[in-house]
Amino acid sequence: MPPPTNTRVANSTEASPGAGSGSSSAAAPVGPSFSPLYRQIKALIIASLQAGEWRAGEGIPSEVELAARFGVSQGTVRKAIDELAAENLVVRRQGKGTFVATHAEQQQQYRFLRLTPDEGQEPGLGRQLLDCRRQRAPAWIAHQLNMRTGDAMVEVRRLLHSKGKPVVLDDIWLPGRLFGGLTAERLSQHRGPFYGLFETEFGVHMIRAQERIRAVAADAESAALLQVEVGAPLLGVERLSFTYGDVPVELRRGLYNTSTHFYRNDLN
Amino acid sequence: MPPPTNTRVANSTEASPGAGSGSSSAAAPVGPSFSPLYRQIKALIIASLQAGEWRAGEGIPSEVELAARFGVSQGTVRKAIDELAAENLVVRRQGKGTFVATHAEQQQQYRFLRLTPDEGQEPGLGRQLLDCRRQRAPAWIAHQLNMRTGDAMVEVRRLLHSKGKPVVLDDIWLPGRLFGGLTAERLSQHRGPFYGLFETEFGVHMIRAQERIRAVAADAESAALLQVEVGAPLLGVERLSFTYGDVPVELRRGLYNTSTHFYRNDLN
DNA sequence: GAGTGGTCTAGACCACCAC
DNA sequence: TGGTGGTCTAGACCACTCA
Repeated sequence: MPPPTNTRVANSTEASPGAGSGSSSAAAPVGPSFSPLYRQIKALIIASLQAGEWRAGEGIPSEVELAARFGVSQGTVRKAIDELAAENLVVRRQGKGTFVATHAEQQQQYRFLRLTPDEGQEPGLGRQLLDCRRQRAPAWIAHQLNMRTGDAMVEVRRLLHSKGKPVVLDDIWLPGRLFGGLTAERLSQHRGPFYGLFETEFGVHMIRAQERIRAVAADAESAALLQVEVGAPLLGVERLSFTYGDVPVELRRGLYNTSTHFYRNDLN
Repeated sequence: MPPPTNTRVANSTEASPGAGSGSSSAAAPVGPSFSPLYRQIKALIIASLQAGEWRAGEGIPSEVELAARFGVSQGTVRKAIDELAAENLVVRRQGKGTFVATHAEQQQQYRFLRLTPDEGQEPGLGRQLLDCRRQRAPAWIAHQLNMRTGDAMVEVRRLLHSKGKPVVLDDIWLPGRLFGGLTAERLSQHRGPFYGLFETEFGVHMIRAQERIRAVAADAESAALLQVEVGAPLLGVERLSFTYGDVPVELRRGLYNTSTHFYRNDLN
């Protein structure tokens, strides 16, 4: 059976990777930057994700449907989606379909927060908004967020409490161009983690993040807010979060009081 | 085509999972603990790995060979190996074969060490062995290493230096039964990371680990060793490492001076 | 019962490597 | 040139979900 006549994916160097059945595609040497069909399909799906073709919580087309759309076999689409699922961009549910990963509805945890109490289960951290203002980005922030110094930026400061005691002091910086109507009221009214709000209100999905962790001594201000002594050791966590396409969209600086909690990490 | 007559994998509940081609396997309801064929294959391969059937650096049988041995299709073996590769138990190399993952020869980094210098590349950390002795395990260590209090245990203390300055102070505890001939001489003579020695000399592979991180203040002893002031903030990293079958085989307590380095973590 | 993802198979061809 | 992993296809059946 010859390959169907349709919109087939073209490789950057006009290569037609090892296709099975048909007698199509004779030679075509492989260029320097070759990527297999399923990766191209994956990139197309990501593009649709990014473009918001399918909204947050609910499903993307079925595998057969996507296979037909892209003119490939279901197996190829499957492998593409496998990778997307492995990267948490998408969630598969047998018998139901494949869904755009969301961190809005699920009241689980704070997406990237790796803090665990020494004893018992975390009953959910309380949030306390301290500040939210629009600023001009200083150089060191602008640089990390792919902005220019002086660009518009939203600055948020908040506390997280566990059993009434402050545990985390967060400073958050966001590009102004992406978070237009973000105000203190908007933030304080919202229930659930910020990342949920970012998805539903601003269409910004946090895909991955990288953190830099140090031990620091509490200064006067943070000591007061976290109710510890000046000079007490705190975990300083600097987090840079990315959306689709490895675009940085959030910078955080957190100070964690690790006297009753610890930062957990699994290494493979 | 009926399935080949051979040593076929049997599921725990006598279930014959969705096989394709043949007209074999009529009903067979699925039991409570069902696992697909490729996972059973994976388990068999892990068993061989654990048994040391194939030694560290070099290859395991080819996919076709394994498929024949287990009486399944190459695709099923492939999927099993895919997972093993994803878990870093095994490394695939196109055109060459699949190899048991090793952390001995590769003089890369320290397997699980997530420490990065603020500037430049790490030129390799210098090691300084401070102590190595056999002890009886106290309760809190025995508990984490699946031992009984008072069991034999090897205790190691060492420093890691960067550019001549101490950065990491590690205390390491190992079950005595697994590390029989481990002595200070053996450790100091060895080149490269401990985990390499553990593999080649004792056949112990570290597969994964979990860390608990806190900010702590330097006490007198660690301050002296790390050349910082008493009370200086340090990163306290407690690491429990596991071999095949989630068996804990090493406990570490590290103190990191994060004034010129940071702990990096990637979140997905 | 229809639809969706999950598993398994068989066979084709490609890219890489070593001899 | 032959072997190994890598990609792609086509088709079968299974398990799960929901109307």
